[in-house]
Amino acid sequence: MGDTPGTGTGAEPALEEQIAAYQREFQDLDPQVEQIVSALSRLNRRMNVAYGRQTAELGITNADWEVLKALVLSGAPYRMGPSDLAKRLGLTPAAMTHRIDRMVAEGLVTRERDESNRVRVIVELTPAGREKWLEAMRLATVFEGDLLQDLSPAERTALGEALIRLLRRVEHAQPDAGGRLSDLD
Amino acid sequence: MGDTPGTGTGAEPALEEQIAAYQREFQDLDPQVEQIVSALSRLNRRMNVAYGRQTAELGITNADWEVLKALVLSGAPYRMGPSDLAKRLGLTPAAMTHRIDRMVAEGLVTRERDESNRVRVIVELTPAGREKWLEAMRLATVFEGDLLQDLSPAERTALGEALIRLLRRVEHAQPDAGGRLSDLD
DNA sequence: GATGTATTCTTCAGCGTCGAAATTTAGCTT
DNA sequence: AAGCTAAATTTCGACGCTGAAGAATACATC
Repeated sequence: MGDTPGTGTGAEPALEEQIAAYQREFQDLDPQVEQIVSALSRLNRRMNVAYGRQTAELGITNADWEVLKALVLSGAPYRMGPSDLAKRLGLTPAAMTHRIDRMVAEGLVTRERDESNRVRVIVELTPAGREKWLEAMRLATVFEGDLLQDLSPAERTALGEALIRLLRRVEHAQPDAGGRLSDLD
Repeated sequence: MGDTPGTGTGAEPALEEQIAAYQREFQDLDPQVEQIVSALSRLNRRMNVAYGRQTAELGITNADWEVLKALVLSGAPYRMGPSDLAKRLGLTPAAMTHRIDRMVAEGLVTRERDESNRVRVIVELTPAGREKWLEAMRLATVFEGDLLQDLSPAERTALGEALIRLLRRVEHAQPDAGGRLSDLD
């Protein structure tokens, strides 16, 4: 009945067990590196689950939330073309068409042709869409504050610093290459 | 023609710009918290792109790689049932059926019925599958070492420590609740 | 001003995933 | 041993995304 944590084939092993397994199966492994990488991945995953729950509470999907974010962060008057949105979110214009369809139906955005250039379409945030984003941000900031609660100001600074250094390194090493990037921050 | 980084609606703004946009649109925001969270998300995304390129080089998909990882980390004799694999990878048994179909066709795993309990199916890593995993690990560890290259041993320790602390916090706050977890480390 | 090319968006077919129903086998009860 | 319940896997229908083809508009060149 009880979970046998040591040998259980079920859900997720503790991080330490997993690293031990890596070392067992792959000799030239720096456990410290693996610890950092695995923790990063796992942490991100858990955070996405948490965000997903929060957006669900608000009656929207994570996909909706991403579009709202992109529009809000673009600044007033909160307008973008579908293909700009697609680039920003890391998906194809085809997918954006459908997302926008749905979000128009939900009243989060409007879609209209650009009269000055009728090939273009303008997606604009509605007040209701903006309000949804604000609600989501309120939930998210509470969660994020809670997440970092155990870290002192000095530790937060050090963590932010270290992450930015890693980010620079990976961005330097990857000259974009047109790869799809999925999610946004 | 040139990217106008300040106002460009294109791909991704620099992290600092994005945080400035957040502060502009949402007053009660701790920029330090947002920096950490955004850097985490962005870093993870870039890393996944990098892993995707590496697996593509080896002629497999990231989905294949995840299954190989789960099997290898389960330890010799590298066998698991489809539903255990599904739990471990955070997807439904239905999806596992199709993944296994593909991977059997690629020669990475075998599928056979368990003779002692004929409801069960046993998915077993082939030597070729194990070799693929090793190749992927070799590429991954090079990349990961490179990623952390700028951090001193003390900084690495501090980073790992901090990440684990965050992880504990988020795991404590989320009593699982059956949420699908997608990717693994 | 007509034609050709580029740009933007939408439509279409294919694939992977999910949720639920169906199928097969095991174990228990009477 | 016949039937009931539970467990593991596969099948089926729906949805979102991708890549490629199609449609509509703008811009340049002749």
